[in-house]
Amino acid sequence: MAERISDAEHAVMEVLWDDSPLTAQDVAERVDPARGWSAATVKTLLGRLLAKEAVRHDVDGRRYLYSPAVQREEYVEGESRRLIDRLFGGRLTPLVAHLAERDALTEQDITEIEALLRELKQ
Amino acid sequence: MAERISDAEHAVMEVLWDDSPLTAQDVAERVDPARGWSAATVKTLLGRLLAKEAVRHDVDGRRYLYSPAVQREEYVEGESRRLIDRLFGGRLTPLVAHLAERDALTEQDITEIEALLRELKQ
DNA sequence: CTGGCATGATTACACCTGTAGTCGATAGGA
DNA sequence: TCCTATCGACTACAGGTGTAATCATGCCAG
Repeated sequence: MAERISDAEHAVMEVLWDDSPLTAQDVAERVDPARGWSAATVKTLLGRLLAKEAVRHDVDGRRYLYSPAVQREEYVEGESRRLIDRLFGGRLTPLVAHLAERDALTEQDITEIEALLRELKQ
Repeated sequence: MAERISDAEHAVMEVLWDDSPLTAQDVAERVDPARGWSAATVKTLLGRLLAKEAVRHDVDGRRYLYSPAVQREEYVEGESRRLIDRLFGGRLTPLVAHLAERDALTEQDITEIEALLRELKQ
């Protein structure tokens, strides 16, 4: 469980998180075209994700219908935690401070986050 | 320039960001003991970081004194951006929301971030 | 002066990753 | 019934990564 999902594999997961179950061909058609992948590449990635138990497949005749076996939430949580632990000593505040300094926060971002935090305090 | 710094290499960079210049041996002694690395491993990583031009070395007799060639700020910026782009469509708010939902924010975090945002608005 | 030790360079090697081609089976059309 | 298009499985292969041993060289102690 929970073997690390690589970057290329992640692109496949995004397709399945968006809609599933899908055949390998469906996935190949929907995956980010910027990748420029052949259908064979997508099949390989699906195979690896199966081996990692990050997706499952239901048999439909002689093909598979793939679905995510890990939730996006779960993946996002892991990746976020990893980054924040590695770079910010596990604290979110320095990340926000960092982005703020780099002008990476718009006025709207700030307002949204403030509203969010206000809700949290109740 | 700016070839990707791997995870193991990052552990070495942290040592140099904390204090530099250092000899290879110094680095080996200070690197996170949890890694359990032999001195040889640290030397390999320093060599690779040199090749990537992420560190530079000044010659000191027959040894090197290593220093970072990329700033921590720069690295942190790149990694943060990468994550936020990949997982949150480039926006910070969903990240904060996400962590909030997962109870990953303490009362103190919230207070600190609020104070930070208040300052930003001025 | 000489031998051993420290140091960077070179080499090693298995596993992961990105990218894709080939193979064997099979379902569906002619 | 038989051929072919399709599908997953298997194979391929170069480059990156984690982890480390070995090699060559030059400095210092004896």
